[in-house]
Amino acid sequence: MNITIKDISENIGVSLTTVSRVLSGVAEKYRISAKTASRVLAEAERLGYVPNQAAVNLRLKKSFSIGLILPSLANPFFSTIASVVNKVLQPKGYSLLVLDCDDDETAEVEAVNHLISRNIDGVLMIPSGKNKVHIEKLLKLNLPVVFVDRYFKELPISFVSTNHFEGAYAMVEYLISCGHKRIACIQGKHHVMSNEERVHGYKEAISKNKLNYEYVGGNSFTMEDGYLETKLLLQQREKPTAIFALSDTILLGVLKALKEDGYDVPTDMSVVSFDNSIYLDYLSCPVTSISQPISEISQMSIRLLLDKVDKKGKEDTLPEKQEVLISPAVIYRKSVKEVV
Amino acid sequence: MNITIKDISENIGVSLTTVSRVLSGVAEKYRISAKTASRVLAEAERLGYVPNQAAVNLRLKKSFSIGLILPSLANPFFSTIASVVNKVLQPKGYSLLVLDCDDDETAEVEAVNHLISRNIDGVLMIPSGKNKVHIEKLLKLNLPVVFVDRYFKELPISFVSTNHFEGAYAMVEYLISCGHKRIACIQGKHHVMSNEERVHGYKEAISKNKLNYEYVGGNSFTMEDGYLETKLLLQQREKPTAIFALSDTILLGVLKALKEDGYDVPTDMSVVSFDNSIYLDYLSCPVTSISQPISEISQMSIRLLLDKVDKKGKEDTLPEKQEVLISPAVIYRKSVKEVV
DNA sequence: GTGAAAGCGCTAACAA
DNA sequence: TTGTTAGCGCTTTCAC
Repeated sequence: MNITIKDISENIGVSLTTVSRVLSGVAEKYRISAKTASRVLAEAERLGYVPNQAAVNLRLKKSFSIGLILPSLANPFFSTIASVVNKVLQPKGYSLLVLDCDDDETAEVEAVNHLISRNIDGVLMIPSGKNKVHIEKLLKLNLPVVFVDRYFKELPISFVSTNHFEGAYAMVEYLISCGHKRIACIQGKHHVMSNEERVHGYKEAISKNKLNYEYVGGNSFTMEDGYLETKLLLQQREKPTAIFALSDTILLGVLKALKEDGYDVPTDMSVVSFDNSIYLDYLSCPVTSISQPISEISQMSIRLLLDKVDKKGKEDTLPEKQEVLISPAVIYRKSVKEVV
Repeated sequence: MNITIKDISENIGVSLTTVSRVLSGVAEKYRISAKTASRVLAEAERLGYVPNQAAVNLRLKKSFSIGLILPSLANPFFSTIASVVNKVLQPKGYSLLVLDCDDDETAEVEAVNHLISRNIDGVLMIPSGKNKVHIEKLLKLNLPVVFVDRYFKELPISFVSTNHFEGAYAMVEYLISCGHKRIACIQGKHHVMSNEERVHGYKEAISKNKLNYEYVGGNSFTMEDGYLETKLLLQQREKPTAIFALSDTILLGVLKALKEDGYDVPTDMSVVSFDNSIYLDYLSCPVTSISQPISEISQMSIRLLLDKVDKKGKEDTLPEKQEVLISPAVIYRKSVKEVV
């Protein structure tokens, strides 16, 4: 039914080997006559031959596919990573298997098993939690792995990420420089590394500046959670003068709650966020935010991974661990009021 | 290096066949003794056995993977589709191969070839243009294909989509009912089916209502294009009273240009859009927009596709073509002024 | 109840 | 310069 090299070889009367060699571009190397080569090529073209990757995969133990494990494709931040990665991979003939874990560690373990069974050549990963036995399994199988955006410092796995701590720290310092003394923080999912780092940055800045107000609420990178937590926050006796949403999804929820309760931004409440989504400029009050160099991060990580994949088995240089931490920038807009 | 059924069979002294049968869950059928079965299972567990899909694929001519060809993962609208599709596929053990064509027809042809060589079981597709020879190639190979969001009415391929024409028509009717007589439209990429339908809906509503102003600009679903086209539009002698952006990406550009040129929405210019992105509610002026039932569309399409995949070869009922067109809804906000 | 052996499509070591 | 053949890991027909 499907065309195979056997069909080609029978049709023009040369061996399977010859066909295979011509089609995989090593005709020169075996000094196959130009005539034979062109006959093979012509017949392949005529029949519409497409190589069967499963067979190649089985034989070569190489699948020309990369797995991408991420917390949620529905989140524009992660889908942008997928987009960039895909754009690097496609021209090289690699497939991208995307696995969406929905921020769930169990799903992540399954994703890893799934990828192993698919003979994946390498894994790009944005881990969803603190669990790492499944990641160690990948390591044991000698599979190249690179972390993006989130990572485990203690594992011998390269990573490329924004410096989440630094970003949050810088943002809080800025708020303080504007005179704010009561700054609340609405976080995403606990135990997620990027979230912890950001919260850590927030707390560090608070304590370094000897402020005595500290408030951290929330447990999910969603608009719903941002909304609920803000409602809760606004019922506290001692209210903040500024709210730091640790993602733009959370931010939208914060803004919704603020609007409902009649708070104007920035007059009644200053608001800042992490992610710098494209639409922040157009909000009723343009929101100051931390910009992550997402495209650069994605490109670096996939290049790093492909590098490891290519090198695998070849040179005997140990696969050194690379640690790339990129400093994010604060993008100043109009959502912070000077407090006196 | 990797564990195979051979390892298991040798370790416990049963045949490959038996191991295979137990592991693929047909032990009952062959009346394999419970003892043997449990020994196999135990050893597989102990060794951390993971089946090699390439081998299964080669043998069964089934890859348990589905291809998704889309115009751009960076566009939240399409990445949401990918997310939903992925969520249906993952629990069934299917892989999702995502191919981002960057709205380019050549890339789309390559994507199709790529998928064929991967022995894909079915293809979900959001076509980027008018070209369909590569799609006919899929048909010739008897591969199940389903279109989402965009489609070719003339091909014998099922589709699930928003009724783009109807959506645009309804929106323009609404604008007219508010008294607008000069309505401009900024479109996305020409020759893209969804875009053409929307433009068609716009024009139809204009002509049915005997308005004599008609303006269609733009050629890309991007913020940049929306911006440029609006700048251009605002230089025309006869200006519109309302602008219809055919996507939310375009909308952001429109808003940027409007703001720069000192137009207030809706006082100086009414604005509406297609897509109903989550952030529209929070813009300085919340924008009235067409809401596409994206999650439903995605779910229906992948279910339809899996159905075809499962049925393939089995029943001899011809694979009937399903045409699902879902009516979108206008979500009314505050960006349209009543004109008298 | 269990097993031997063929074969899916491809590559590469070895032969000629 | 080209061909023969073994084998990648798995399922399945046929045999016992």
